[in-house]
Amino acid sequence: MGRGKIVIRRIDNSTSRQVTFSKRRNGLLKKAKELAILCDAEVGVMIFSSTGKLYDFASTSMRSVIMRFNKAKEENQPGNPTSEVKFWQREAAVLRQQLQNLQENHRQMMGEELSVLTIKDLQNLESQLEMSLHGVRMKKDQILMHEIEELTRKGNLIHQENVKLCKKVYGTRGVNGTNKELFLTNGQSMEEDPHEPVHLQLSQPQQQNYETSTRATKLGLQLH
Amino acid sequence: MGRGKIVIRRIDNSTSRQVTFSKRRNGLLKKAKELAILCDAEVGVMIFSSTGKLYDFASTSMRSVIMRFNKAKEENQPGNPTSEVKFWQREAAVLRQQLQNLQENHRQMMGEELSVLTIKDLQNLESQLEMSLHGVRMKKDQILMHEIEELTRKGNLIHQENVKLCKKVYGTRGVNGTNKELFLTNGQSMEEDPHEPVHLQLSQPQQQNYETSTRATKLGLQLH
DNA sequence: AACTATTTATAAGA
DNA sequence: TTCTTATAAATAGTT
Repeated sequence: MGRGKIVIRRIDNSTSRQVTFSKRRNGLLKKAKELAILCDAEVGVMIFSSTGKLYDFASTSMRSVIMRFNKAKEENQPGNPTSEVKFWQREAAVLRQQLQNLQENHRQMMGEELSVLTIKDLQNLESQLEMSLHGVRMKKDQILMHEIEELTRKGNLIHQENVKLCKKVYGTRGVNGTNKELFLTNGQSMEEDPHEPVHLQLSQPQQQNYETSTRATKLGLQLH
Repeated sequence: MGRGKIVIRRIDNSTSRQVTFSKRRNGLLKKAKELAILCDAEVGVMIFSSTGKLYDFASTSMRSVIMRFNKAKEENQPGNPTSEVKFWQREAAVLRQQLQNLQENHRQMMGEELSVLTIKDLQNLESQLEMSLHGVRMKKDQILMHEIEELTRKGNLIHQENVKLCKKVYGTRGVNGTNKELFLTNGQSMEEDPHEPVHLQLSQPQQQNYETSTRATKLGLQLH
């Protein structure tokens, strides 16, 4: 329900994932409230963003909802300390295993630990790397092209400005003077002009996430 | 969103309240699923109908969601042995963070989520992928070369064996008979020889780890 | 359970 | 984040 149809799969772009999260989270909470009121139901909703922030709604109280849930499921109380410890232990174990799997995979994608792979594995890995490389190059070229366009545009603006200024400064003294070449060069002399009117600078695309800049060194993860 | 606008207040008519409950309940659960998938969020929804029936959804498990909720609310009962729980919670948090970092990195190595990267990042990624690709190809070639060597060696062995056998069978009847060409061909006729003495088979190098064969599909990791 | 006229949610773009 | 708007999706009332 928007400008375009979307498929339900993780949104890659982090910004639009965040925006969508914000919108849909509100939508979900609103709907939960409406359902509770319209239909006289007891409703509880808990949402954790990917950054770990909690958003929740309970028509009565979450405590009540959870108690009722536990009762309905005939499970042990989540407040039970023993089971809680066990839960977190299991959680940690699962996460550790996932991390280990992913780490092995990552090493292989980095061209390490290849000895354990079969020819088939290596072929799959090779074509995956080729695809990734292709994608990365596309993206890079795209950004560079965009930057060139920007620069060209700004350069033209500066040039126009320059022409105007030259006309103002020298135009009254006669057009066919000694300054004619100033109108044509758009090069080195530019930076030395103290009257440069347009602020020329690269439009640093996506500088927001600092972490990934240190991608090569950051991932020294350790399993405990 | 229907034939007419409604105000959000308890629906008096019991039948239409029931019908609306059924429709909106499904809607809410669907939306919860979509939010979890689209935005990589952990979502839990619990709904009790006015008749007391439970309907629920959890993107991971309700247990996990409730645990996380309790942790976020930090409203643990005073007097429970929290230190152990806290230890494991911290452990899980650290692991989750590491997994998330590695996952982001992995996605980028798979050519996804490139929008957040700067030109510099992309260049680093590109050269990393090139290096990996080079390493993988080296390894693959190495294995293939080795296999070819093996095959050649075994082929030669077979051929020698064959020559010996031929000599035994036909050698006494005269060397310059009609079977001369058998000594020279080392091709298709080979496999049809029922007396083939050397066991010819590929030396499947490193077949031990099964997991990595399913590398493309295995890594559907989820963060709880 | 279907249908469908409307309302509502929201994707995309500023 | 918030606004706008075109469009997709949900659903209220009806059959």
